[in-house]
Amino acid sequence: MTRYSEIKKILKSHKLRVTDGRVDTLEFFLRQAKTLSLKDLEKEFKNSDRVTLYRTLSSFTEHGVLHKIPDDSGHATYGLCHDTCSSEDHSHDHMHFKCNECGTIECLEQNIPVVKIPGYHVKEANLILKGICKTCAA
Amino acid sequence: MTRYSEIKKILKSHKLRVTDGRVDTLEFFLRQAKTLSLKDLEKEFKNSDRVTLYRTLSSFTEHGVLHKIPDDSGHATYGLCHDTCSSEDHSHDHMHFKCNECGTIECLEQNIPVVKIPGYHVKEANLILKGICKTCAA
DNA sequence: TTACTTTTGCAACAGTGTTGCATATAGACA
DNA sequence: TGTCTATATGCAACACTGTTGCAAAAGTAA
Repeated sequence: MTRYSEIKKILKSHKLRVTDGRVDTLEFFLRQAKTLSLKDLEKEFKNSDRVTLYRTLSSFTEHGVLHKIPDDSGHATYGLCHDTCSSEDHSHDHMHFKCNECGTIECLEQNIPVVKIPGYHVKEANLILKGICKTCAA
Repeated sequence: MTRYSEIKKILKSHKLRVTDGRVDTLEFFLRQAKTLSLKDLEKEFKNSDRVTLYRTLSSFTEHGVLHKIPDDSGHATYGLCHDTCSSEDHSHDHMHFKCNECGTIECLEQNIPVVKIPGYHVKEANLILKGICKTCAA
């Protein structure tokens, strides 16, 4: 199976139309194997329109290909979802790590511990750790 | 002790010059007893310049009067620090709660559990819970 | 191929955050 | 209290992200 047909299959399985831009974007995510921001995409695809890339990220997120990582800096970052994600079931309980040196945001395997607070209905939890990542620390 | 002299004392103890704008801003934080954003201040102090309010928040944060709460929406929110905070020692390990209904962000008493990841140097952790707050749930 | 739906590219705008600079003001000291 | 110096303020201006509307282009299904 070629890379292209594989990517096409992913898009279709998430009910997304196969367009050049989407194939390129998804391929980039798969190749980089790390979280990316709109800015990263803009740098990589200089000929593409910013709005199109923005909408690509939105539709990918909506259809469960990517998940949006809440970044305190206000620069949204996106990471690939597990295979099991879809627009219907789109859950992520893992924590994220942001490196202060290289700026990379990584998805960690560890899940966020469940916190209960009397009187509150907790529905969602975002835990972002910061420090020096494995690569930069080495 | 009047409110004003109390506020003045707080500013001075954090090595901040006492100006009308700073007194008003700090008084507002103390009176509201909740986290506030630049927007909230703009609404409250319509005659004040946005930039001045912005810089007031910055200097308060820098000198340990307020702490900046990382909000995923990109709208920075600020909360009063403990009495013990200063520009030198400025640590916050508590978690925050954002209500999906009223939008309020609260500081919780509970501290964030320490997470260790092999190979990583974790220096900071931000945990934001979302759901329905005590007031809205009642 | 045709017809229909979705995506793209472009223009344009809102909001937040941010800096530079001249002026006003606070705090310190004589 | 008056003077001086460092700091804060107000204004203009800009960068950047996110966002929407709309006409043209492209994908998909029959």
